[in-house]
Amino acid sequence: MTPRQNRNRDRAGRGIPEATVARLPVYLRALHALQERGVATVSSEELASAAGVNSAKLRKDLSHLGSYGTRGVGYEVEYLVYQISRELGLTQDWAVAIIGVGNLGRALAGYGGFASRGFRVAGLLDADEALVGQEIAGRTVRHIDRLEDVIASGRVSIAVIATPAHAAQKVCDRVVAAGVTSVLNFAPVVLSVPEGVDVRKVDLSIELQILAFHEQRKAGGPGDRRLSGEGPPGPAQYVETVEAG
Amino acid sequence: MTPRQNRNRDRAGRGIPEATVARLPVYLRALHALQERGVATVSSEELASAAGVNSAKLRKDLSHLGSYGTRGVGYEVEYLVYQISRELGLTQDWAVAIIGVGNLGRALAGYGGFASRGFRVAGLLDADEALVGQEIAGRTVRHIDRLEDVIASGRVSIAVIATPAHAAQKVCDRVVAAGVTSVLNFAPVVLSVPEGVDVRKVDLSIELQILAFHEQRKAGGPGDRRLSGEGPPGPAQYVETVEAG
DNA sequence: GGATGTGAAGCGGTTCACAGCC
DNA sequence: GGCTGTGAACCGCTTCACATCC
Repeated sequence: MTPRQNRNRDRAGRGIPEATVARLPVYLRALHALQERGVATVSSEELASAAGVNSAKLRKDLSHLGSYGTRGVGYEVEYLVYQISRELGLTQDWAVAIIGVGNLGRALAGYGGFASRGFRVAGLLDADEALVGQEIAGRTVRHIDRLEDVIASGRVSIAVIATPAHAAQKVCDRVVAAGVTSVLNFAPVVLSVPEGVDVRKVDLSIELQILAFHEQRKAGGPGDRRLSGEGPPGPAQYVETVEAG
Repeated sequence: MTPRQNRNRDRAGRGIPEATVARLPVYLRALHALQERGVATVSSEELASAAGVNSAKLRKDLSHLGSYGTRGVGYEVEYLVYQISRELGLTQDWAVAIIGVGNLGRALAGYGGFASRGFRVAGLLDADEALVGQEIAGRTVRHIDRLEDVIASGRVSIAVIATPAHAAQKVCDRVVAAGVTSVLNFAPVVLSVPEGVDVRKVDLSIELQILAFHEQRKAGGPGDRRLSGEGPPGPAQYVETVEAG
């Protein structure tokens, strides 16, 4: 039975767990900081602490890339930087197009983290004629009509969507049709894309709502059990005992 | 032994899984869209599709809040909106302070998603004297010296850190000392906070790097196994079998 | 001795598949 | 008949604990 035997192929390539991939950039950043401080070697304990994870996780993560440490010693910072960079694909340049040059798009265009490590802003595009021609972070804003043109000539493979929500899906369809296979979406909508295209979402409002949930619990909201003894009025919560007692 | 018996208390309150909490805002947004279109009732299948998840997951998520659906029918949109809002703590107002009014802080201050649902910008702060006094998104920028003041008088419980990396930890320490227990961090650093304070991180550069990793695999990078036998050029996508087929 | 690398156990989350109810 | 709600199986990630190697 088990009709999804072939599911394993989903974790493609070398099979680095997605959770590990998501942490590699954090390790890389910590390593760069160590490098700047002139540190040549680092233990899993130290690096883990700098990255905000525990050392077992760090070691397991790194073990997926290969055996780049030395037992009894630690990891050579420079070597590890190179290996992680290579694994993440940062040893080559990636051309990025930013679509939507409102406040957010502008912030992105000026963000140092883009230019610094392997990412090149190959185009800023907007539908607003008033913005077209303006120079932002050293690049001239072009009209959205030229989207396909910019993607093709700039060999753009990553599109950053920073448009209003209502425009995002249309823009997404266009960049995908033009050959882009990775999208970073800042618009508060669920984008639908064909198989093979990766979308990552950054959503400020969602993050805030998650924080609000936890904050509410701390403060005695509907999910909070701390007050279950007494009987304040309001949205009469349905009580469920939790072992926390 | 097992010295982490009390770890269970970490998943506090009613015990809604963290993964579920992270999806509730997405459902909420989809429900609002349905509401605007005048839809009164929705099935798990429809709502799931609008939210970009599968229906089993959606049903299990909602079941953690209670039995708010009707078998054979679906969920009443308005009722579900209320229940999720209440669970997330959006039926009350949350005061937010934004620290750092560069491009990003400005984008955040002007972001509609803040004001719209339960979040009120109670303060914009910056260390740059040139910015202090300026009006942004209808609010006057105040000097960072007044941070504690603003937090106390505005009853701020959520701080958004949009400062340069080097300033973030110091700002974080100050907002925590002033009583803030939820932090949304946009600065590319790992913040350390005392027990009981929640930090969520939004990191553009990390998202891009994750995309680059996958992009590289598609294109035949070091993690790519597809070409190990032969060598066709081009972005010959790595095929992923999906049971739907 | 000391730190890495890794089987094995543990845990949370996802998916299946169907019982339960309208 | 149709759709929700949910136990059970499954899966991947985390953590432990220690064998392994410098």
